[in-house]
Formats: sequence, structure tokens, C-alpha cells
Amino acid sequence: MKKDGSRAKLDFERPLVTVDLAIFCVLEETLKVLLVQRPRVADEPFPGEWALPGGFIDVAIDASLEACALRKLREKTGVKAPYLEQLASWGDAERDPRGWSATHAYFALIDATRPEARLEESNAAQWMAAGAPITRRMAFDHARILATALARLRGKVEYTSLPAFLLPEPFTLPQLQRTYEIVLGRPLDKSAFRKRMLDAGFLGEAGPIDGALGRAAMGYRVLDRTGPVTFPRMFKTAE
Amino acid sequence: MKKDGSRAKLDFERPLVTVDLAIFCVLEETLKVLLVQRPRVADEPFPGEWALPGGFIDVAIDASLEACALRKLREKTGVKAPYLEQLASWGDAERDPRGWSATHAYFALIDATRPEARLEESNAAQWMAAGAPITRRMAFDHARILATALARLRGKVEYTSLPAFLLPEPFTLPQLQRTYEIVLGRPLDKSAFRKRMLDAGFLGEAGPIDGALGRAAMGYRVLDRTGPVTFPRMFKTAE
DNA sequence: TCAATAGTGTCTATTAGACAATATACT
DNA sequence: AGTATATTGTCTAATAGACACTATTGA
Repeated sequence: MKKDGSRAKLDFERPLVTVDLAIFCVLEETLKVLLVQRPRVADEPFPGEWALPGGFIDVAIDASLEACALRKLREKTGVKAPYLEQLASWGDAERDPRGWSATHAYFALIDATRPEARLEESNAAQWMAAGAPITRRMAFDHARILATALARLRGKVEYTSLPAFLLPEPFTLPQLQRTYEIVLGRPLDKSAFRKRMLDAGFLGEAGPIDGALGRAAMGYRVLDRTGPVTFPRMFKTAE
Repeated sequence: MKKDGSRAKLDFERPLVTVDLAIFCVLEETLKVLLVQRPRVADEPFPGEWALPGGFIDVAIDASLEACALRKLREKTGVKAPYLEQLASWGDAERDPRGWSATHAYFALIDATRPEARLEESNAAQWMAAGAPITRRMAFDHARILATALARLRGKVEYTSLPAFLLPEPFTLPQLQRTYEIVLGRPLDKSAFRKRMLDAGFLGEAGPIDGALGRAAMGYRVLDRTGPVTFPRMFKTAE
């Protein structure tokens, strides 16, 4: 009796569970996000449309949600140690025509040097400008997920060192400043930027780096790659 | 054939899906969190131990994850319009002995005036000091979830108006400052605090309020209860 | 008048931002 | 030298924090 009674709870209909990824990089002076094309086969929802990379949890091989996200990221880009952060989760009866589903969305920042080669192999995956019109017409509720990821990234860039994870190491302060400016969409003062970055103490010198032109710049590495540092203030807001 | 092939994906073993809540309030000059006692019946894991309120999604009645969280909050406290924010999700094969499970954790801030009465009805639910020893020995991985919720709350209090959601309206600036101090665990300067709050422009005057003693204070209401405002700086950190 | 609390004013140290000046590299 | 970029220095306006002062209420 009791066994049947408690079993009853577990016999509830279980939602579908997926993991989706918003993977960002800076390529060609633009913030880009990795999109994949939905397969054009019968019974697959949204055939041919663009979507965030992701899919069902495989309880047999995924030890955890984060392990699942890392697996999917590795499969798509070959990158093993990105900056990976949980974004949010969405779940309701409507977002997937196959049934009540919940997705755990992550966002990852990677540098653009390695994944480019990986993408040549497959034409079903592509780096898209993160603000492009196509990213507002996507499969499932992925447009909403991407918009949330973008908002989170842009918000955090105002007061954290997140953009450091978009660059290959070692990088220079001018490169880092350029990355900030690309994500924020506005220019920053050089002197104030340097003071802020160096005072935050998250960078370690890694020897000078020769650019193509002009004076060589100091290279830096992120001292602790487990996460960004938080600055005591936001950047000055435009007036 | 194709139907069988695509069905195969949906025949994957589905994880258990739950929603858990860290509900905070300030009671007796202390930050408290609502805990419930696990039922002492056979086949229920962690019998008699303390846990965050929550449970399985019911795909028949819960339109979405957030609706599920609001339902559980209403059932426990009777509060209908709290401040509710998604915290994070955790999923792996170990956290629930009944199988691979994923939980969507939310945290809610409510004022302590209404829920107190509700709690008298049931002795299986209790407001616990959020930093108390008992909150480090909880069912499932709830100690970790609670620790994350606490860290998120304390972190956000440094640069947002979140504590306003812990007070019944209208409230006074001294009351709001006291709430900040309770959550942060350190005193704040009165003048700087007032300037910050009023300059942020999220408060609307609601007539003076008589205290038990001394000069009456202006009452305020939060103008936009959909979310907190972000201050341009953090509070000064202790040195 | 006193006690208690609310609210304001003043001063100062800090600092972000603007921008000028200097340093270093290559041609 | 000249050009291009990196890095540092100087000045200023804004402001958070410290703390003293004033205002208002009730006993």
C-alpha cells in the first residue's frame, strides 16, 4: 500500500528536460552568438529554423546539468574550458510542441581563435551577429532566451571583468578595452579604463606583445578564471 | 519508421523535475527563511529533516515554472504578490535518491506581517534564522541552495533596492535602513543612506507615519514593484 | 525641558572622467 | 624625423561617507 502510495508521486507525468546554450564570441569587431539549424526531418519541430545549440538531457551520460552543458559546448565548438554561467530556466506547456518542457539555459563566453576552424566542418552551425534580425526569429522560445542572455551580458559588462573571457590570452589592455566597447556599444575613456582594470587586481602581466604598428603593449592574463571580478562602480552612463 | 525514429528521442528517460523556494522575511530583527519538515512516512526521502518548501511540477495544473513557484508560495504563506526571482537550477543523478532530478530554485522576499498568522496553522513549517546551524543540515542539497540564495541576496543588497520588498508598505527610511543593516550585518551611515535611496527615485511619499516615540517619519511606497532598482555604486566596503 | 527619533547641512577624501603629455615601436 | 600606438600625468567635477547640527514629537 505505502509503496504504491509513494510510487504514485513518481508516476506523475514528467516534463521534457533540455539544456540550451548561448555561446558568445567577438569576431570581426562584432559580438556573435552561435546558432544551429534545426534538422529538416519529419516530426522534428521547427525544421530548418535557427536555434540555440542544445537538446535533451541524457541521464545515462550527463552527470549533471552543467556537465550536459559542457558536453554540448564541446561537441559544437571543441572548446573545453570556457566561461560558463547559468542564465535561467524556462518551462511551460507551450514552448515545445512535443509537450510540457523545461530548459536550463546557460551562457558561455569563448575566444574566437579556436572555434572558427571547428565550424568549417559543419554548415548547420554559424556565428551570427547577436543583435541581427535573424536572432529575433528563432525556433522554440529561443529568441527570448537569447534576448535575456544578451541583456545579462550587457548588464554585467558594466560592472564586471566578463569581457576578459572573450579574448585569447595573453591580451593587451587596448584589446580588452575594444572588447568592452564592442559589447557595450559605446566608447570608453582610455585612462579611466586602465585605472579601473589594473586597480581591480584581476590581471597578471605576461610580457609585452608586439602589435603590427606602434609601440608594443603589455600582455595580461586573467589570474583567476573561475569567474569575473566585480568593480565597485558602474561605468559612467551616457547622459 | 520515421515516427519510431523520432519517438525514440522522447522515450529517453526523463528526469524528475521540482521547484524549490527560499522564502525570506525579516522577523525579530533577523533575516529568516521558511523551512518545512519532510514527512515521516515510508519511502519518502529524508524523513523528518528540514527542507525548503517545494516539490514536483504538476504539468496538469502548473502553466509554467513560475506559476508553480507562485502556487507553492501561496500554499505555504498565503502571500500572492511577493518579490519572486529565479535563483538557479541544480540537476544531477545524486541529489535525490529517487533518481536523476533537476530542481528550479526561486527566492522570494515577503514582509513578515501577513505570513505569521498562516504559519500558526501548521507546525511542520517554521521561520528559521537564515544563518542558523540548522540551515546547514538540510534534506537533499537544500543547504547548498539556501547558501546560494543567501549569497545572492546579500550580494544584491549591496547595490539594489531589494530590501524594500522585505517591508510592509508604507515604510519609513529608518525602517528601510534597519532592514539593510540586518541583511548586510553592518551599520550604514544615515545621511549617505538617505541620499542614495531618495536619489535613486524608486520611492514615492505616502504621508507621515507616527512611531511609538520621537518625531514622525515620512512613509514611502515602492513606485514599481516589478523589480529592484540598481544603484550606480556599491555601499562602502569595510576596510 | 528633556528624551528620543527624524531629517539636513557641511566638510573632506576619493575618484572617475576628460584630455594633455610622454614613451616606445616601426618605417 | 614622422607616424602610430601605448602609457602616464594632471586637473576637475561629482559624491560618498563622517559627523555635527536642526526639527519634530510626546512625556
